[in-house]
Amino acid sequence: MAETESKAPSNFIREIIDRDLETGKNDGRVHTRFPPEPNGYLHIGHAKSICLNFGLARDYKGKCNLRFDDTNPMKEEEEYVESIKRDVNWLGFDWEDREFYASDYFEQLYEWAVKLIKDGKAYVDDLNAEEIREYRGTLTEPGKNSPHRDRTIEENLDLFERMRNGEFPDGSRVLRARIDMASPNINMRDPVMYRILHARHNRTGDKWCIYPTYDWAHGQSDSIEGITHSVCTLEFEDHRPLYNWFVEQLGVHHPQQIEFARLELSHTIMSKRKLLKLVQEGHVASWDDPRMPTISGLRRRGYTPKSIRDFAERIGVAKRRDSVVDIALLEHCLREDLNLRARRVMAVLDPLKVTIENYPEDKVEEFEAVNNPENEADGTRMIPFSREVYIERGDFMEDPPKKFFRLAPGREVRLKHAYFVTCKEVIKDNDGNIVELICTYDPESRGGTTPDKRRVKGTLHWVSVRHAVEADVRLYDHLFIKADPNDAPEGEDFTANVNKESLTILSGCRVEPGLADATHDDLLQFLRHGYFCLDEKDSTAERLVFNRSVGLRDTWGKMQKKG
RNA sequence: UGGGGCGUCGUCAAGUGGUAAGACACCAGCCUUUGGAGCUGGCAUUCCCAGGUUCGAAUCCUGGCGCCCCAGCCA
Repeated sequence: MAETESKAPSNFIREIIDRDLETGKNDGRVHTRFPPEPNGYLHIGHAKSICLNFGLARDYKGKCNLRFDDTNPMKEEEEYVESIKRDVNWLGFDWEDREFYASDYFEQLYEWAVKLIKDGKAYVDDLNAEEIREYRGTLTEPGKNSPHRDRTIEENLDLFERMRNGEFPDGSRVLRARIDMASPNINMRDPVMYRILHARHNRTGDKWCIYPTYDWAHGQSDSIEGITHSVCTLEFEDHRPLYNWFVEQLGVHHPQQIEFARLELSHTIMSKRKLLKLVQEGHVASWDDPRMPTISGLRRRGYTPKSIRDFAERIGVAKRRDSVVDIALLEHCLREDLNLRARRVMAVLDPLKVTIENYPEDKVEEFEAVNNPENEADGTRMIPFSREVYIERGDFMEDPPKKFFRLAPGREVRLKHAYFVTCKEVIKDNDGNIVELICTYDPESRGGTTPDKRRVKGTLHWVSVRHAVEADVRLYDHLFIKADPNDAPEGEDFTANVNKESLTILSGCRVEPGLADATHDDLLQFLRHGYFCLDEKDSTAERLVFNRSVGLRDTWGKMQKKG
């Protein structure tokens, strides 16, 4: 059973499926679906659902459909279906030929609605939205029957057909299921099945002016597609009795709805409405801003599909509602993947010139550098060295504290892959700013080791002044300053917690020459800094732009913070 | 106050009556031509609380407490 090569951990949904398989339910089939509404971009929370549904299908040798829940023409756009397809694909999942739309089933849904009317289980109501709300009752009081609840079947049939034919204005009538206005479950108090909406649908055009609601469309779409396990989020738990009621009244295939807790991540938000607000108010540049938790934002940031799938697996699936996953786990998954695969390169983000006074003026040497110590197969490359190099400004201190292992006056360090150098002199401008360091090198240390085996505490990355390529680098940090962005001061909302320093733009950075022809697909580690990728939108041949996907673990930085 | 859920380490999360997995985070040490990676060790005598059943309970029973969701012609 289920050779789960991914070794996905057990969870309550898998237990349900295991049990169903044992009892022979659904003829041993497992068929799931990912049902996004094409009204926005996908985010990491959707990724959890995608990995869950497609992962279940994969592990149980079943199938997973991609179905667009396009029942509300007022909100949905073609642009979103394209981005959703791209994102699901990018994450590594394939729905093969099973790309479906709830709108494909509008005719069938209509016929089924007619059947319910004929069975006395649905009726046309003339109450308006406000009246329906009043009649619905409250959480503690039962509702009242609509005065139109007991119309004859003939009248209902006639009215419903005329609704379809466009004889009535928007909002004037609805078709409702005839269940129980006194039900303690509000969803069962004669829920609306169809509303009149004279709106053009991006797939059915003007064919329809009545559109099914979620409750009426979703379960039946599942049924039509032969879905066995309809996995959705917790807020639909209360809808399950209704989901079941419809398929039972119709006597059609009955998928099982199972609810799990949606993903919440610390230091960010998942609500489409709030993400939209971030874009509209300019807190971020766009939906695919690398700080956004959208799939497109993560992609642009440099996240790999593999790291996201790994993350989705590690967080598990459960019903605890208020669970918030620490964003550090997502970052860990990325580092773990990139550590194994990223090419190591040298990039100096804040350059400080170093002149090696005893190195010949015009000499240029090339050193062989390992591309990835984690994977020998990635080979080596040659990097040029000369008398003038840039090092990181932060790698030098005139008056270093105790545990500072880097360069300081009189101190010797190693330039990675090259030579040991010793700081001889500090040159400052009139304002006292350090503008250059004069060092000497030890010719014996070529390659980074000396015959006398002497050791140095620090190893610095560097780049040859005359060979370096200039670049812009964007450093990203958490979008919100607080783990819970909604924890805002009185009278303010989550935008008050936006991290003003979530983006730092560095220009005049210097990177090794080989990076001139990097592409967005290159997985890079800037030595001692972190993992970076070329920005797919803004980088050009004239001006390279790199995004920091995630920093390296920084124990030195941590020590400094602690003082 | 109606209905539906959930409460196990700082954070996710296994556990399904036999004596608290794992991961992230954190701490300590080793190692290191990335203060990266890797390695080693530490990290819930206790599972929301209180009773009860049992030789034995996070798991069963009873009663509390806390948190979340539902009153769209959104999904």
